[in-house]
Amino acid sequence: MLINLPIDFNMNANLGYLGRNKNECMFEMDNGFITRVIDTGKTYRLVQLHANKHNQMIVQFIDSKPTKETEQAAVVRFVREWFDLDRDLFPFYEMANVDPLLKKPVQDFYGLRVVGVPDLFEALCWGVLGQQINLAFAYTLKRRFVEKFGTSIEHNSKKYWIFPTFKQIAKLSPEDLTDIKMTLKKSEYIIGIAKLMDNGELSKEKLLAMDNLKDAEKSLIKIRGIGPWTANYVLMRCLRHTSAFPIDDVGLHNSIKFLMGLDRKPSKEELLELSSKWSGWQAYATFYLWRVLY
DNA sequence: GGCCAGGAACCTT
DNA sequence: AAGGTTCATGGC
Repeated sequence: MLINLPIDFNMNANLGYLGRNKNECMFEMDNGFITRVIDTGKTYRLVQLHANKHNQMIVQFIDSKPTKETEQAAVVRFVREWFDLDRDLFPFYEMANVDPLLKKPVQDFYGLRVVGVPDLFEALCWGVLGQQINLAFAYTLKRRFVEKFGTSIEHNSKKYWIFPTFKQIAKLSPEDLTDIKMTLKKSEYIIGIAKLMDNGELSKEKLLAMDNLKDAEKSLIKIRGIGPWTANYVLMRCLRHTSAFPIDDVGLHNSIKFLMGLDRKPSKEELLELSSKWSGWQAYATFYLWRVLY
């Protein structure tokens, strides 16, 4: 399958983001090829993708199973969503090119998209896992969680993991998670979220139906374990609100500190002032600023 | 070895 | 509503 990429899409910029941590367990990267499992709705299929020289993404099933058209369509949909291919970034670049803080990052990483986490449960778990610990440890926790509770597809004696489903996790008790060294609180949060999704109170469809960002944010923050940071992180990476803004993010603070040569992190007032021109594109601004450090 | 990490809940004022 | 404390492990 071929997907025509936007003219301002740069595969290497996106690969750079995806390859930033060697401990990533949800996909494999090798020489520009990404291999991962994609949920087609009814089946899990092992897929490999890479970009060719004609600005196209080539998507191939590599598990040698018969493929239905519905699966092809689902995979293409996933890839489009994963890399935010249907977004017109012209207004963002127009704004960022004259923004003192964003100017250099958008030059250095031009063509980068907000790489998504299309699965809501995965996005929420990744958000909760990442709270108040360093990113390297967060990746370790995610790997342990996935390898203990997820399933996998084997290919060439390698395992390609499928993120644990909320249905599986909803059945667990917090103690089941403590031996992977995640805190009891986080275990409670993740199981609580899984239960809300399992009983249908929380779903991607419901959140997407709230066209107002603030409504979706409020409904997420009501959930135990989800605060302003996690809510906006998920709105940014899963629900794809370009104006979601995890303003409390330490990585964002450190990036700004670095770019401005400060000897301290920016204050809340400074953050609001610096981001005042980013309206509508806070998520993209944040993502590019993260790339400066990670 | 000590500081701090892609925060949030929970407890005091 | 604000402000301080606790969670808790591990990277650097």
